[in-house]
Amino acid sequence: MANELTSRATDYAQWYNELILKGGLADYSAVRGCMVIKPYGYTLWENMRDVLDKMFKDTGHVNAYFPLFVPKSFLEKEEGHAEGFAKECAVVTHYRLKTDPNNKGKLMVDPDAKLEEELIVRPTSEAIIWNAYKDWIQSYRDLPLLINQWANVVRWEMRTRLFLRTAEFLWQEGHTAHATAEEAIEEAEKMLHVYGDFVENYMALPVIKGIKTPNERFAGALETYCIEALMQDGKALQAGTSHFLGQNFAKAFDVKYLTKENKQEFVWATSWGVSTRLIGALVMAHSDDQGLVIPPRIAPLQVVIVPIYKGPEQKALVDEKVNAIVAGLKANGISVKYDDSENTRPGWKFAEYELKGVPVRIAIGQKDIENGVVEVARRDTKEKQSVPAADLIEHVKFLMTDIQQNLYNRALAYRDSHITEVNSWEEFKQVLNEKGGFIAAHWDGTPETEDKIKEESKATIRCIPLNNQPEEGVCVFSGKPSKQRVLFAMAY
RNA sequence: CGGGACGUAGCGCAGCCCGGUAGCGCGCUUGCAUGGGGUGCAAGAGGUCGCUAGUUCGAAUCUAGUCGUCCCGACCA
Repeated sequence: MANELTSRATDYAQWYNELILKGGLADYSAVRGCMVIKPYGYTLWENMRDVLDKMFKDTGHVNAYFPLFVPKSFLEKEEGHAEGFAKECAVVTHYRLKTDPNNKGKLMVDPDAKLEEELIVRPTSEAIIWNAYKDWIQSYRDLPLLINQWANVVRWEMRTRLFLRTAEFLWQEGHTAHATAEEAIEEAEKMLHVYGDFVENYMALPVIKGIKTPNERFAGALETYCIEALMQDGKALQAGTSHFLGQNFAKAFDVKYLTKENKQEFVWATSWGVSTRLIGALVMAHSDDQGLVIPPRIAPLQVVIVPIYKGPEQKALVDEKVNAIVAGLKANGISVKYDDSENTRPGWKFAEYELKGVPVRIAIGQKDIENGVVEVARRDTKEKQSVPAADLIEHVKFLMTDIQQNLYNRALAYRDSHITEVNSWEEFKQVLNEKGGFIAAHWDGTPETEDKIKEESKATIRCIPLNNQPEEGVCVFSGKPSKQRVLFAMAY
């Protein structure tokens, strides 16, 4: 057993890391906190990106690209924004190296090449984008401006974790400008629903849509909407955010437009983003002790075929059958790999593709050909069954939707059984420590109480759900009156 | 930024206490057999022991320093 995995029960964090590394999604790099996304992981990201990109375009957005560097003075302009990101910025101070005269063969920063103004490697692009929008927006006719960017950003995190929090990560950031507050709010909510649809329908991961408390808001936002998902260890993970930025950035960058009535008004803004962190969510939500489990709709590889044979004659026979299957699956838009490599045997391949989370595995050998069947194994339940060769394509098509649905149902059942209503502080701490998951509890609405709860329990308010029902009650911590329950959890 | 580990072959590790020509497993190469759940046998290739300085006839091993990475916490997508 070359690839024995740590089980979830033994060490959840280590299990997660091993899955990423051994499953071939990513690797540590030579740069602290930065990872190499390997082809298998990058294909997964491409699949996710392609779906999202289409969803953005279907809702009227277009893509553009803005600079990697943000002049320091731009970042300063929106105060809350600057404060939020200042502590984790990579800063470019020089533009040239030279050979070190005192240390042969070594390079040094050329002190004569100091930049007049430091450039910040973007931690997010509001500043550089709003500086551009200033010139793009003159009239109400220029609005709304609906732009998305696919990019990398850098946040110099103190502690990093593969996919969940890396110093550099890939994401998309939408930045829109609107004539009215109502329209901007509508946009922020619309994109939250796009994210929710994507995560639920493609990643098979149920989410709770809600708004953040002021404490947890994005730096510079008036309202932050979020989707929250629950991982198998009972911790919550923020899977995406959408912000109503008010006129903060318009005022900071002096972006005004003329109304029909010929009056100058500041524009209203939103921004929204999801990142490669979603891959971390995917891994933690569905995978098991045998390896990754990837939903068919975004899987880098949907079907793998393993031949079983003795000698070249049988191989030729199997090849012939497999080639027809491969053509049939491809014709139906299903990605498939025929792994007839000689260097590993069938058993090894079975284990390997389970580790990589390929949704469906087909094995075909002499016995199957004689019986007119193929062996089909599904990754989610690990069930194996013999399927008549004639029905194979239809059966695989069925499995693609059935596995997708099963993964969603499984995650939903887990999530729903881990939302616990509590009515006292004792109960709160007990559920948090013994069961985990979301805790629905009354909160008095003050940041002070929120902070104290966090201090004492390490739980944070993940969100105030959008579909919340009003309910009279008293805060579990302070005993003060409350009008609704909010969701607490330990979070990534 | 606090705490804890670790840097020796592509990967995982032993050797270090007690200094004396660098080893094991996996992987890799070649061949033969094998092939329905991580294959067996045989022969090979592969390492400035993180870096620097010191002690010593001699350092992977002792001393000092330094760099880096990972894990756990606080902060964050």
